[in-house]
Amino acid sequence: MARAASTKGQTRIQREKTEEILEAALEVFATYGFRGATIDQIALQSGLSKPNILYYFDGKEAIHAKLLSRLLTTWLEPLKHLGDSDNPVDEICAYVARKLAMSRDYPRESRLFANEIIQGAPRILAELKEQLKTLTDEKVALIQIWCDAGLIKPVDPYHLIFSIWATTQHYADFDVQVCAVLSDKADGRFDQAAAFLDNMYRATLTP
Amino acid sequence: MARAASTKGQTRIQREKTEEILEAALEVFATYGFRGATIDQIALQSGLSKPNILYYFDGKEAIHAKLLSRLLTTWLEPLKHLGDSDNPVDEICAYVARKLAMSRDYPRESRLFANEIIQGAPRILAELKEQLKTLTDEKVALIQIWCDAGLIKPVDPYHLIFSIWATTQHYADFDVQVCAVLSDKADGRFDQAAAFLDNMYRATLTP
DNA sequence: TATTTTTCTGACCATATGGTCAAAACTATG
DNA sequence: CATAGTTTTGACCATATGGTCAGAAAAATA
Repeated sequence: MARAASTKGQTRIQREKTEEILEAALEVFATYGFRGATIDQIALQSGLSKPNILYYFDGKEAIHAKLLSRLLTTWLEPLKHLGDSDNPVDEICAYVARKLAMSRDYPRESRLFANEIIQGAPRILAELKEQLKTLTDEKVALIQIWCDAGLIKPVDPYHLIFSIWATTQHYADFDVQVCAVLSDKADGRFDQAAAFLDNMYRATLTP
Repeated sequence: MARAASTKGQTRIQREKTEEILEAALEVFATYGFRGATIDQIALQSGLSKPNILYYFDGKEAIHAKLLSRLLTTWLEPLKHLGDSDNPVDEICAYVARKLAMSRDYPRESRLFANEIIQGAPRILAELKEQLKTLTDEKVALIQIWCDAGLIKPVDPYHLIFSIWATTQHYADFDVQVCAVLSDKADGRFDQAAAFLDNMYRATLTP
């Protein structure tokens, strides 16, 4: 265990430094992936020395694990808010908008997650199979009810959700590609995307 | 330059070993990303010794570069085939189907590409801005013509293409997540996805 | 078969990297 | 301000990794 953790109550300095390290680590892990990132880079990014970082965390793995476990909660938040509604189409489109806003506002978190998943989710698979699956199954059941009631057109709820994840996260994870293609037109990309996706999901779902 | 390259005409052994190395490297790079992959892993995977690999390639960077440059061509192929048609909706849906099939049949290539892009495309950005942008602009113009002619519903062609890339590649890049969520229902995921996407793009595009 | 050319390898090197530790510097508190 | 507790660091270690090289083994060629 990291030496700082031996202190019972977290001191002010512990809270602050821990945050600074995680902030720097997010930047580095999101950019280079787990194996590509080095503690030295995190040290440089945070302005702390390497031994000092290891005073607060047990190692590279521990920093990454902490980031991931925090992230999953944040990441599932938009989906949690998908609730019952008189107008399921609006409800789903609102979810799309929330998810796209997360790609815009938290691209590093999205890339951290994407790096992990693409490489086989070696450090988060168990949590995916529990938390993510449970929540998704729950929302799939809700969407199915909407389908059966004729409130939305019949669709496969799982693949509807996958497509929402894919299209929204694309704007964070593949941002360089989007910008390379749009070049000078890249400025309004998130607004354009919001309009396009809203349009697409309304067309797909409106009975 | 790798010593093997000093030979003018490629020998049979050079062709064979080069292929074996690239095949192994694809596996390793796709799984661990550029920095996460090691020459030792590629050596193990290919059954060749490390110095022997470096006899055929100038280094890790060179192997990766070779894979990427080959890949881009293959990757753009489905989009190249998007041509004029009496029925643009069918034409675009056929493109979606081709792209999804590539995710099914060449997941490693998709992940290699995804790893590169997510980490900022440091080794392929120039080519994206040329080849990918040029081809995309061309197809965007075509789609715009279809829009203007009223053959498909009005959509932003760029974001239509982005959404196709996102939704289809998702099934390669995020396969572990898809499987984690679908669990026992994961078997038919590509067929289900094909049906869902065909349905979604028809709804989005059919006037 | 003898010779040349190509292919392959063990041993090695330099650097990068994750991590440790004793002691110095700093902070809070009696 | 003296002391106890905490934070921080320079120096260091072990291992991993990209890469080299002289020469052995194998293949092609004369």
